[in-house]
Amino acid sequence: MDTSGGGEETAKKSNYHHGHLREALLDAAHLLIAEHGPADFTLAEACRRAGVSTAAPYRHFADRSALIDALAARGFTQLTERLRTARDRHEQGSVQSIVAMGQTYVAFAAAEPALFRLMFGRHRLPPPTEQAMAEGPGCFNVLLEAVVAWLVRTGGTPAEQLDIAVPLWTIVHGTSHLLIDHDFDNVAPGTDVDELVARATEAFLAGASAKGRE
Amino acid sequence: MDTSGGGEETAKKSNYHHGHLREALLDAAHLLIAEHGPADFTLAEACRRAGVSTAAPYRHFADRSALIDALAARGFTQLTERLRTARDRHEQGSVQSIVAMGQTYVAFAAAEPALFRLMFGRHRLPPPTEQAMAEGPGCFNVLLEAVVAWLVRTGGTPAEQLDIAVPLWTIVHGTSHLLIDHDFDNVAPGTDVDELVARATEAFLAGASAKGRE
DNA sequence: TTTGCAATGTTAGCAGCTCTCACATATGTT
DNA sequence: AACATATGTGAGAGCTGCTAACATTGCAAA
Repeated sequence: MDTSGGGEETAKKSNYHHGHLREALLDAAHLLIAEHGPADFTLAEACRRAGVSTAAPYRHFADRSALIDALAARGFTQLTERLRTARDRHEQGSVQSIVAMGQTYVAFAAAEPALFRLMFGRHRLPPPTEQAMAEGPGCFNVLLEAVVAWLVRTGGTPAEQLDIAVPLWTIVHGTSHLLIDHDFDNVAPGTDVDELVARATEAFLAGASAKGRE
Repeated sequence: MDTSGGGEETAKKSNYHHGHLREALLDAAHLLIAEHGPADFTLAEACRRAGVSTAAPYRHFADRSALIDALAARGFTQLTERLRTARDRHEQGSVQSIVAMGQTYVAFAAAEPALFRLMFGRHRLPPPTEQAMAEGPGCFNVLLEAVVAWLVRTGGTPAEQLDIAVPLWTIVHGTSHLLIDHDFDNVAPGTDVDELVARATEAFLAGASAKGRE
């Protein structure tokens, strides 16, 4: 145990510089927001958990909301990934693949309600969320591709993709919000959201393709 | 102009007691939330606008979030009212009356986005929002009645009311959130939400009644 | 290796917020 | 007229986000 033989040397050399503070802060913030909701999340508490002073975050983020934006961006890449794998588990262009995406969307919101609200609830016009702006559409494109595949399969034209995809999005997005805000509880307590998404999606697609053929 | 002849006596007698502070605070809070969003709404600023000290609100509300709850309750009674008149402008049980309710729902969210988020975004389990809990279902019941009327008209049974009403709710609720959070902007910029609601509602109802008859 | 710079952390402190407590003032009831 | 109650004020504790000046470390050129 001479000067070079400290046991825990590899992990922490000085303890003054954290090393992975940016990621550590994001992780701490993620936990805190999951626990207490995004509104009363506190930057100071995240600092405490990361073991640094309350001034440290400003070396990595412009301000509190910049950290939150970064968190939202992480969420979008995660959601996009899950949507893609859910879709690709079923036959291309099938109703099932579209239903699976919707159920995955809602499941993500249910698992990470605070993160979900963060991602879609930025509602700040001046800065259109920079990175989240780049990620958001990527998320929607996964749905668009599936809808186009369904259209060519059922005799529609790719030009209708938005007419189909947007309503589908409203269904799963609305379901997600109503679920995580516990708005079903007072009105339709035992709601099975997977079944809800499946029925609503199937009914809408059936009605939409019937109208196209009439 | 003796002791009893002060000109503005009727309006303000002493200026120490406000008189309508509770309502004045709610109005000020409503304005502030509409301007700055619900998250960074400040009780202190509302006090400044109402012309009272920052300790005054605590004579009328337990704390900051109690004031917000009261605001949400006001919103629910307002929304319920509008839904009812929208519905009753069309023939009972008609698809049009249901579409009109959906459009009114979205229009309310568009006109009062912050209030809308408040009403449905309380997501606080411990106190189920007391008064808002009593108002929320009232709001949904207006839709339920219209759905039952539509069901008996199209050969369905009232037992299916939730299977129809809940998906319809998700459509308009999702549309509202996506609209006020500007999530359409990156993906489907010029979206006409009235048309969106009409198409989605009609397609879903067509698909749902077709499935019932098959 | 040494020296110097850029990156990253700390302490101290300002301004603002929520909420409490003791005190002041108005209202209305007996 | 006098008291009880409702409603307002002022001062202050304890928190927060954020800034500024200073400290420490890692890296790269001399």
